[in-house]
Amino acid sequence: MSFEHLQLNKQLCHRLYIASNGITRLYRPMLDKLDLTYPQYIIMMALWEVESASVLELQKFTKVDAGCLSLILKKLEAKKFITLKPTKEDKRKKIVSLSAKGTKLKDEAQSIPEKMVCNFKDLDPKDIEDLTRVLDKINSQLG
Amino acid sequence: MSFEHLQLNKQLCHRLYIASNGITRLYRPMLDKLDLTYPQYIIMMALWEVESASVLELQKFTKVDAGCLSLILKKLEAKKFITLKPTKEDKRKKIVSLSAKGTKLKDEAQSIPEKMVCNFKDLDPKDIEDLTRVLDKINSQLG
DNA sequence: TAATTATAGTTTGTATGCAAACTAATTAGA
DNA sequence: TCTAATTAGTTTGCATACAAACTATAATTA
Repeated sequence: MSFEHLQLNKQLCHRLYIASNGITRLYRPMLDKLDLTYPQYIIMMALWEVESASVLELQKFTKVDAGCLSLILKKLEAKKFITLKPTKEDKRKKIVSLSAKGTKLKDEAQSIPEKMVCNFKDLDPKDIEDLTRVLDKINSQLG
Repeated sequence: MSFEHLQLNKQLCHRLYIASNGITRLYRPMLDKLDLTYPQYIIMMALWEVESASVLELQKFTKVDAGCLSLILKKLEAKKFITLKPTKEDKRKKIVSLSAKGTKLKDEAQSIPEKMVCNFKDLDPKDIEDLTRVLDKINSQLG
């Protein structure tokens, strides 16, 4: 039939949408203990890796939308996990840095990836590899 | 190093999150013409397939969150794409049905899947197959 | 150097996403 | 059959997601 492409079970995008939302939901109980949401966790992971960065650098690294990032940074700052300081060279630019509290949070977060893996025991290494490869292809198209 | 699992480039979930959001963003210009958002489009696709269903059936089929579905249905009803009727057997249950306008919208939507595919020309059939397989595995764990 | 353009971030408005509380109707159970 | 437990769906509150408009500063250029 001519409409078969509109069938929901043919929709890769729907599968992605369900998987992404579902996994974010799985993170919630673990992240609640750290007082982080999943997008906030992404930003913190980025900072745990680079220590400090401008808002724009952070946006490019995490690929989180700029407007959204603004609000997330404001909340992370309110929770004292990060600091935001304008630079002297360029007053438009702001440097996001980890606070001591934010740095410490990394210890508590360390066990999260391992716990997440436990939720997907039936994924074998090839699955992970395939998924990573194809998602990287897709995301490079989206960039 | 002991924190390597927290590196962003190791995070499958982050890749999923970026891909899902990015693809939803790609849909927007096409769906704008139909006066639909992506989640609304999911519901419409489900209805184009089954014609009518209860809210609960729709929720199970699309896996869209129940509370969210309520609001989406309200909006689709306001746009006259669907109707909502309580059943007589069980007054709690409501039947969601396509209106004539909603049925007609399917014609305009027909070209969307094809257009979306054009955005990912470097994905070969094996990529699609792999991605589908692994996402189905993941989603069956999340169910 | 005054006017233009570009850049870094923020704000705003609409639409989810989701947990939790809630309403109304149905079914189970003592 | 009266009450307790379920079930179908809605509402609420908070946190994104995202386009678009906006602010402030810097870089270009006529």
